[in-house]
Amino acid sequence: MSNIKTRFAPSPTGYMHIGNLRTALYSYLIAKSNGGTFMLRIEDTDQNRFVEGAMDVIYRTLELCGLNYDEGPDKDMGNGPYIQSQRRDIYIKYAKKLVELGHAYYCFCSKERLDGLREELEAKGLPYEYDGHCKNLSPEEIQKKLDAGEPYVIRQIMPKEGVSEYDDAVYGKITIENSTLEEQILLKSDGMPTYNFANVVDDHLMGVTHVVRGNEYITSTPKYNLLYDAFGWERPCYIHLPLITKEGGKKLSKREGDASFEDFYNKGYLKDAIINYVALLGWSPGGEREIYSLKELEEIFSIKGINNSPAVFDMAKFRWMNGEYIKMMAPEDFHKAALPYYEKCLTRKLDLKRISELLQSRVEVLCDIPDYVDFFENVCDYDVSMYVHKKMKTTVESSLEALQNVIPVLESIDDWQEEKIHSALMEHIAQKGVKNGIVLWPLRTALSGKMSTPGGAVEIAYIIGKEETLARVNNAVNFIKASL
RNA sequence: GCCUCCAUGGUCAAGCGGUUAAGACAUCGCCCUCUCACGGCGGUAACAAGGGUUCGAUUCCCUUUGGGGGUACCA
Repeated sequence: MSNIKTRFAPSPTGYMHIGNLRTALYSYLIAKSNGGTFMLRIEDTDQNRFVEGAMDVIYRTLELCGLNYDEGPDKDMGNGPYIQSQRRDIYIKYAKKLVELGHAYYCFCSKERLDGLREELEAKGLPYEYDGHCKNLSPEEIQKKLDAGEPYVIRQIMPKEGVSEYDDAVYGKITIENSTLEEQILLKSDGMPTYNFANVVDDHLMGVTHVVRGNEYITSTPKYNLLYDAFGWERPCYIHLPLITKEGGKKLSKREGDASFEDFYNKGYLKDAIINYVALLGWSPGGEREIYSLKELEEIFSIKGINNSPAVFDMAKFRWMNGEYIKMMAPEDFHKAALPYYEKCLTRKLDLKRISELLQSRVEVLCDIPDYVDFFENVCDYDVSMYVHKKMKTTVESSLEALQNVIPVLESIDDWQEEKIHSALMEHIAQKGVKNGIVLWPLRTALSGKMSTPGGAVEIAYIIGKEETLARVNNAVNFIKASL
């Protein structure tokens, strides 16, 4: 048993961003592949951002994906509470300790003064930086303000010279100039900590050894290290993950429906496919295989395989992978999954099981199903030119003839089964001495009105039934005649 | 602006001083075939640029260019 411990520490935003899911996944996999512990902690220190039901989204998504944590809000292993808003006193205690240690100070500057300062600097074209107004208050002054109940924050003291370095497991050595480190706020005036403080205190107190997070924290990590050092705590191993964008380097956005796990899931992407695709976005096992179950990933994942350059979320490949997972489903499972989509567009009595069989190898995303099967319900308007098929050697005229000739053949079939329809049609084709396509292409077109369909003429005829088949062929004959 | 990270085909990527520079998606062509899809076979397509280091750079270093991130009482 290794003593590696990772954590997923989302702030409850109300949805699971795909980038966050990947962070959770990698954290989980790093722990599991090393026989370590995976923990969930909720970072809800920004009270203005409270979102109803947001925690449930986190719990639900992790559970659905199989990213089971060994420790968390509902699994207290002695390091709780695991929800930061319930840890206020802890942060206050450590913030004050940091002041005593000489690494932080009270700041009584009002929001107004800070805003003024910001404007002033901006007007001069200078970047904002806290001016250290409260840094040199005497102990007496501080006590007086404290006694008077003045609101305050606690800021971290930063070195002004030199550089800070640390090793990142994926980026290697990171060097930051200390002069760029701001004297950031550790404890807000409402008594809540900022992320910058809470994550350090909690990670240490909770025994987190490997910090896995997005690379937006890469430049602020030295500030966290200074905190670890000030307390005399051991610094964790850092694993910063490159960002995921969409084509053109744009951000995945919730608004456009391409950013959240649940959007994809609701559209008919399978959770295993999502996990698999996301795992490979920024990480590579090295070989040629690309389809991996979560269990397999738990075995083979390694930090070494994490890429350090940003990755584009490729919708086309994602769809392909989802299609692979759909093809791997047991037929009955696929059928069950497809049923709700049939209900949206099919009211006729049809052999849905057969439709599922025809569909499974064609569908990439479940939500595309209606587009594939809607013609079973009705034939939409289509153009006569569809009867012209170069490879099948059909023309509008040949199609009209073929359809007219095939009507009696279809009428003569009493037992409306696929094999029967097939043999009757083939026999007819043989008799005529024409190529299959001469008859079958127009028939398929007449029955579907589509360029492509799941199944060919025979399958479609079987599924919609004899009566409907004849009705559609007759309609088609009239339609073609009218167009000539 | 300042700081910082990144850079192999359209996309994901392997590579870690000497390779015909893998593989996958997409794309194109062929085969299979009652359409499409699946499946099979094949094609097009990449080391951002310029300097070094070296017998030899995609690989190491520097510069440029391009892109990302940070610069909040958000995380």
